[in-house]
Amino acid sequence: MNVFLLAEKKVKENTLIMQCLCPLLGESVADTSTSSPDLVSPSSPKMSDALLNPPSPDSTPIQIHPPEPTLDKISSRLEDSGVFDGGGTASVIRSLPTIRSHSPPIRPAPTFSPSQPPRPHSSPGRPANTSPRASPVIRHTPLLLQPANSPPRSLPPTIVTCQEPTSSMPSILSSKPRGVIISQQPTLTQSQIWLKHSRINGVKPEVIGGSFTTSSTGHYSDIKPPLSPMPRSSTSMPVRQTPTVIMGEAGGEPQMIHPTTSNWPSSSPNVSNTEESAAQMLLNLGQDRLRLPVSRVVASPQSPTAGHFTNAPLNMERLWAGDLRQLPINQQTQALNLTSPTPSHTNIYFPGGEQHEQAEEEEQPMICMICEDKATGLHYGIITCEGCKGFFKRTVQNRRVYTCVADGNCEITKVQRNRCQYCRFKKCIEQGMVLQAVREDRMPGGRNSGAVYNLYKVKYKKHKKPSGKQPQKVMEKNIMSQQFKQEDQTSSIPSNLVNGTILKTALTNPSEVIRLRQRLDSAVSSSRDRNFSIEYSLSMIKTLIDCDEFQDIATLQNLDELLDHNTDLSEKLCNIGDSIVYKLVQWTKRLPFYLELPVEVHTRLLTHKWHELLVLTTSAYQAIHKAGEQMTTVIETDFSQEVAIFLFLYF
DNA sequence: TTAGCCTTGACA
DNA sequence: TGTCAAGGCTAA
Repeated sequence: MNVFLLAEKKVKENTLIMQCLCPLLGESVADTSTSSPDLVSPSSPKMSDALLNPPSPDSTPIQIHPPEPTLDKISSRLEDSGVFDGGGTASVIRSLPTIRSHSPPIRPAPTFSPSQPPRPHSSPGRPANTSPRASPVIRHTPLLLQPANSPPRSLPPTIVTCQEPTSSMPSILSSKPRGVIISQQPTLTQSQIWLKHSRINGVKPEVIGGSFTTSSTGHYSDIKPPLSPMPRSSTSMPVRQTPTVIMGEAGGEPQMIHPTTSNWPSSSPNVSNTEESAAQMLLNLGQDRLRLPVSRVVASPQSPTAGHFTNAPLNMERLWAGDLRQLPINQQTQALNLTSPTPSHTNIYFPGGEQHEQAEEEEQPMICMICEDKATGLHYGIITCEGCKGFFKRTVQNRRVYTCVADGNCEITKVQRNRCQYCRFKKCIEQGMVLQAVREDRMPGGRNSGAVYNLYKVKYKKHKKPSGKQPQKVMEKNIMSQQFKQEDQTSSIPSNLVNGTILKTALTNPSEVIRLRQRLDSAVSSSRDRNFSIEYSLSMIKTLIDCDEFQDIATLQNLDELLDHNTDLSEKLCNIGDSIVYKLVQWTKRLPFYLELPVEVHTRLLTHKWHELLVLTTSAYQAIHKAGEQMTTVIETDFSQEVAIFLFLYF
């Protein structure tokens, strides 16, 4: 049998399936066939749209109109049905006679080097409702400034748990000797009990993607290891140059946040809120580790009296480990040196909640955006008082970890700002204070340069006017605050352009790839991104191959049962569609850099690229398995040829 | 630990 | 040289 004949047969079968699925998923076969294989095509159909808004019956050759398979419905089916158990032996391409067994999806478990054991949880190991009058706990460590020649992440954070917001907290804290580990690492049994009540910085761990799983040693395997080493300063650095900053040039992988509010602008305007929410729901299906909640409520500077500014938790341990996803989007893209929407939350405000437009006519003292105390200027990106400035600096420099025993929404005012360090720092972050502005080398004086304030200075010059009156100066600061985070696109390659950045950019902002490449080429050749060893590269390739689990996507369990069952055809197709959706979700979660991928990438993979993923995976699967043993006995073609054949036939 | 004041140093 | 925003110092 000629391979082409066999392939054609498979394609016909697959096409039939696709024809059945496309109406369900809102796309015609013709659309799929004409779709470019370009994986970064922004114009691809959206699966979530298809799921939420099934096309009219006239839109496809096969007029099947399923009864609006909403996500809720899908979710419930996913949970209720036994279809999604990791794949089975029945194939979507039903002619496949044999299917090789596969190992379970491989996802590298977080590992910790001996020199960096997993840090204990920031919670002191008690239920959240423990007596609030218990003494605060200081765990860990010498608050040593990170040595210039050591990765900042190796510095263990200081974990400070505020048992109860109380004005006497500072004195209590000062009474505790530093470096004394008070709480004990729970045993496995204890931890199981403890985990039930545990909180990360005052919130349930599962809320922030931290479902705690314990290893046999009782260590928490959910703590994300450092993503990449931070650049190191020279040990013999008497020559002071441009100040290095903490978390900025070095600060780990640039990550995106879940942008849902105007104050946390989205970097992916092509993805609608509906799509995002739909994709987020898909990502959460059957998921045991949820990510940050989508919703955020950020205080508006226009409402300075609003003490409750957000409900989003902040995991400081992860933050110091380089997880910048918790930061406002502008800070993350800043680290990536990419453009970002103009932040809207850094407006300077004045007493009474007026913004600069209204304040021009009045000379009023600047008000701290954190506590509303009298501000002394622009500190770390926003207008703050000396107290909040110092507090932010100390927190970042010492990588302190706070915990709120309340709901993480403590009111931060001049009077109450010392009652909850966690909420104070959280507000600092949310109001736009820039971690990167805290200098790693502690060099005094001057002004920050580099990625943190490049554009800042540009905008400063651009908007500065001869008048030196206070309102005008304040307005200039406002302009700077609003716009300094837009990166100077002519700046040098970001030092944290580490492995995966280009891929992420390709998936999130394809137009940036060319520029990134140009900048990469023009960057200093010592870039560590190009110095991977062969062993490391092979290991990464193997990891990627292992996670692909073609069978998991290309096959469906109980397909025969689904099709033969005496149910409505649309229901059968819904079930098939559910299976595909679920398996694609599982695939994205198997990616070794899944946790590093911004949610936008997840969204795009599922909403824009689902059909390409499906077709490519199915093609590769058939090629690998040679469409059954019949093919293997007929003709010997190599893997690439067969993939090409199937791709050619599909596209 | 906080926060007010001081010193420092890049930049306009 | 003045401004500004860093870090440092230190009393509370």
